[in-house]
Amino acid sequence: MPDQSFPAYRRLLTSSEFDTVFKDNHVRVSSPEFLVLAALTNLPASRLGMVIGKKNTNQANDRNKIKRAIRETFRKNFPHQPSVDVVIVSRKAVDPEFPTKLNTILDEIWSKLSRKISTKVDNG
RNA sequence: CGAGCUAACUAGGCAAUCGCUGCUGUACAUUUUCGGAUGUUACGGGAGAGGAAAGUCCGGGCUCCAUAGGGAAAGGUGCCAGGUAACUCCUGGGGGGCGUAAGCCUACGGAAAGUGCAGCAGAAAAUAUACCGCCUACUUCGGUAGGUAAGGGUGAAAAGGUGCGGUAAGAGCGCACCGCGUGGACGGUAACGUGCAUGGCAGUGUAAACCCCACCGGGAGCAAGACCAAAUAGGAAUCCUUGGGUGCGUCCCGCACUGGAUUCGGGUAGGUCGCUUGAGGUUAUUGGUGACGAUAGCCCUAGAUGAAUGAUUGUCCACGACAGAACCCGGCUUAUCGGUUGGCUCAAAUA
Repeated sequence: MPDQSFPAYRRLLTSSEFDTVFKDNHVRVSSPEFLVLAALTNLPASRLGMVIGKKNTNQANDRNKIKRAIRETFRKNFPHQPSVDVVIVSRKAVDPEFPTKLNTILDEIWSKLSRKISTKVDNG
């Protein structure tokens, strides 16, 4: 069983940290619901940052639902190593009304991302 | 029991596991001016969204800026009295409207200061005027002249309304009641009400159109603002050095370049505070019709900042709506699946 806790050192905290991921990302995964950018780091654990725009999700309540789903699936399933900084951006097709569907989408995205990262690491 | 009005309350429950953010206890580590402080640490304990947290529409606290005093403008408010920190809010009362009623709605100052606007219809929308009609006189029997504003027609609205008298037909021409104006009386703090006298009667509506009157009225907002502070630019002071330092060079000479240290100041990234004890809740007594106030006791109930308050599973039921704090309060408005309780009205039934 992996460590499922999610303290502050596993999150992106400042806007400069977000900017580096947007600038120097090595791996991308995209779907109609989300866009994921990842940058390799030398930290002890992978870190997550979320961008849930008001443009696509109008109500604060719905934004909270999306964030919670992302956070839960990330902390439960995403590996610490190889460590990466991840930024996930929500898109228009995201629908917080069906939480189980949202969770399966996110699980697929995370497994796809970790596969891509491991091939990237193997190739150097 | 049915239909309805109204005032409140509530906002899925329980269990297990995995998480998040403050607070707190112990241990540990670091640091120390030995008071303590700090923490990517460990293990405990306890707390963790709303009735609207929303819209940001009003009002206030708080903060900074501006400001001698006064006036004006923009803007706002608009029956009266009270409540309040304050209000466009609330309470009580008055007028008007709706409803059988409980009750609900009401932007409810001024159109006898001025300006603007009012489509169509209609003869005419206010300086007046007369299409049909009614009446009188004349008549060549087609009408003509005059009187009239009752009736018809148009319109949201036609110079008070209804009835009786009156008249050639009519008309406040006269009278009664209602409405309106004026005067004084009584009741009420007042808005206003009641009744009396008097005038035959001013004149359409619109002031969430301009306007007039009365009252209120500086601006920006917690990304307010205060503090700490790597970096970096250009500075200030003090001390040291002008026989110095740095570079080239093995060294000298020589050539090129130009200070150094400390402190202050500055303020970016970042951090800390502001940040939750408050016009606070709650209980009792008490003043008040009430909003609300007074006194005493008790309680402390989110404080995040890339932004927590959740996820999964099981189970029960009425199968869970609208929706997420962001400096804090008081309101208003809007959204909302349901459930519970109190009071009242109408109808029916029983007695």
